[in-house]
Amino acid sequence: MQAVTFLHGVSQMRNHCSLKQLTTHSQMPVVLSESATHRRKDTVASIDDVARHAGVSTATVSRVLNNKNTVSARTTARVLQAVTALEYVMSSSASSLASGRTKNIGVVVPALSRWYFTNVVEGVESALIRHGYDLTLYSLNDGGPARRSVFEHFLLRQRVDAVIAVSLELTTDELTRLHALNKPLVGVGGPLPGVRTLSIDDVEVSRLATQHLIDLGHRRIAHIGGTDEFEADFHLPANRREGFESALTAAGLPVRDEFFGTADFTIQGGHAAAAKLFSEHPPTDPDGPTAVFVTSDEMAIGCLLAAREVGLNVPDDVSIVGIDNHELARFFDLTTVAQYPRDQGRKAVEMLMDVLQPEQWRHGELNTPLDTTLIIRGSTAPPTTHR
Amino acid sequence: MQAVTFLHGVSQMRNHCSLKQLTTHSQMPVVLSESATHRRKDTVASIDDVARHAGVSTATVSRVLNNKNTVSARTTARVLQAVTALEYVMSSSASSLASGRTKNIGVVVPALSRWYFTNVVEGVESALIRHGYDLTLYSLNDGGPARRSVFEHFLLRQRVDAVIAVSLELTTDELTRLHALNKPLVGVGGPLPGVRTLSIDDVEVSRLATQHLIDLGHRRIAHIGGTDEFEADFHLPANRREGFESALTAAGLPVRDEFFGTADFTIQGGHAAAAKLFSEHPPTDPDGPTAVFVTSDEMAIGCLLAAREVGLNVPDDVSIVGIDNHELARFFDLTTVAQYPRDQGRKAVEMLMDVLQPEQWRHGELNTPLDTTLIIRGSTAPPTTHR
DNA sequence: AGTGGTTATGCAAGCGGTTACATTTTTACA
DNA sequence: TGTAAAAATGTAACCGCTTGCATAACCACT
Repeated sequence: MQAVTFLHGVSQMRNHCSLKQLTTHSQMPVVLSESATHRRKDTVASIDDVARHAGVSTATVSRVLNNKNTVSARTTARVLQAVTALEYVMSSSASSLASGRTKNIGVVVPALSRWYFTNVVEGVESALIRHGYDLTLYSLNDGGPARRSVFEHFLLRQRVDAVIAVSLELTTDELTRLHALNKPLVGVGGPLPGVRTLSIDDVEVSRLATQHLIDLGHRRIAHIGGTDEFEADFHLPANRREGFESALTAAGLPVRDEFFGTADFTIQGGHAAAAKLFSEHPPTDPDGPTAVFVTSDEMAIGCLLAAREVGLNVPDDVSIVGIDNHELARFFDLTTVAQYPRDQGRKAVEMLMDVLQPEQWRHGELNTPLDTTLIIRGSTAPPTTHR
Repeated sequence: MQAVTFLHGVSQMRNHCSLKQLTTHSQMPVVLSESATHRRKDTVASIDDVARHAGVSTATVSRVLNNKNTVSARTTARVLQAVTALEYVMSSSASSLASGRTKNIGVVVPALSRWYFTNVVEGVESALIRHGYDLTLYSLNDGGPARRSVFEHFLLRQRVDAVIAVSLELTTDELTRLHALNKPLVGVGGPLPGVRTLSIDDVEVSRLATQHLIDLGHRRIAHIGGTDEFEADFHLPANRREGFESALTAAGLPVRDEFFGTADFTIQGGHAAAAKLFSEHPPTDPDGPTAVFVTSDEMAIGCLLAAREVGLNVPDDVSIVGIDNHELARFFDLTTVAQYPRDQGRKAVEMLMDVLQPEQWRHGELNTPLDTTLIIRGSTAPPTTHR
């Protein structure tokens, strides 16, 4: 009660509150949890309260709340009115315990701070909330102990109805456990053996990007690929390299190892790899690369900056193509093969919903390929002829 | 193929309908019903199984599992051994229902894709998992309907023990609800009236950055501030501007409105704002700005790129200072005031633990100021004297 | 009105833990 | 060795909801 009063009082000064003012109030005994112990009496309304208020049984209330359309319109209305009147909200733990459904999805990512992961998670989050599900996030930042503990402890606590694994190569053991617990699993970003997944065709994407350079007339093309910093992103770097090389080979071009570098998917990393490449094999050399296919936009941007630094003109001296269509790709006028991680997240959720809501069952492919689009911007052009 | 099997979410024996459903799908390539039926025999162990196996009561098992140190060493050992033997994992819903604690924290962010938020969440996540808590993520990407639904529906479903709000200005109503439900709340990134918060002192940080420029001898300093794209990031832009202006004023320098621009915290935004500034007031003009204080590193990088584009040399023609110490700041050799969002997330969790585990109660300040550090790199230097 | 088939609702047994309180076992000490 | 206090364990009443099954109400048609 007091606290509410206090909050009202504060709300008045909300607009001109400053640090100073707050510290003045720091003695105020406003501690939410303190009242926790006292407050046992006026707990939140339970389903019984609603039932009583509406003059029906709890079973009926439950049915209304779960949209079992087996309740008459009149009763439904009365129940809903009671719900509103009492500001009733269901206890999800009670509901989960009784029904075995948690309405909660576990999302496991190798890290949060990489563009791709962030965007997938955003897509997943918004789709889940639309479906009435919550998202419990597990970020395996270090790959080691955290990962173990996630799988050994958390996912198994019956906290989630299903799992979405982003760019993660699960071990057989981990798969087995999930399987044993009957948790559906959807993977995003790379096929996982025996698991429903959603992924772009990395080989094809690379081929596309490389082919674009070949089509422009490039004959000496370098590649900056990815490293697997998270021990998670399995075959991605390899697949992309494969696509690159197969495009070269198909065009009758040699694969030259000295034109290959790797980096960690960051701008800095791309910069370093490109700097090395350009210093060892300057594009201005008669035999130097006239184009670089970089396996992510961020690295491509680093590459672009490195090029600028050594006085290379993009695309005149060297063409650069990336993958992702990162927000910055447009800014840097970078040609790229777009993928749409937000959509991927969304689709993963739809896939899961198909599984979790059997009525709407739809037997899909094990692996669903995803859209990609070549977006041609100003960082690629035919090689200059005067060389 | 096995994978298909376990995609069928028949989590409980009683869920007959699902089973039936499954068998009707005869086109399914897998002998699903059999394996599923078999497996259902060994339904996950419950606390009773453990109790029986260990020859104790469920109460004792529960006590062991919850570290109530009231169980003898020998019994504890026996119980733990039974837990291992049966691969027992507690049902969190049952536990929550009975105890009223969910071991789950709700984290609300305006979006995931901005550096600051991402890092705070990472910090929170890793700290929570260390404390045995899960993190349920709510991303208010659009600020509108999603936000409403989060507060109206999800947070209230007794799904979380507490809430961490990142850079979010909650309404009085939202605060009241949380309070009514007795959910402790910690805010990160800006003081919130009447709420425990963790934030850097934006005014001071700005003053520091600006003062650095003044100390270097700059007299005409521009400022690129932030816009409040998420309708969430309350007073941050204003506070930073205030710090900027107060530093100027304290140094006896005029505040010039034409030297002020805003952007949306992105590189692109910073670039656009800087391009405009530099075209209207070229640093090479006798009366142009010799330095720019930019309110985030990403924007500062945009500013730096804009400067390069118009042929300005940084720092000779124009000094640039940012805030954050973003990973790229180092790469671009950007002077900045560092803040540590990962740590901020971690600290928010510690704060929450203090509240949630009363025995360790420690009555702290309402708002805890956070560390910042001026990191001087190559993007700032004394103004060139020849002007 | 009687009858069989729907449709709507209620009953009550769980779901799997937690914990106040009761009871038994140990420990400490005269 | 006896006994009170402390420590360890057991008993059982919840926690708040879901759902199979039973029952009641309704609805055409004979």
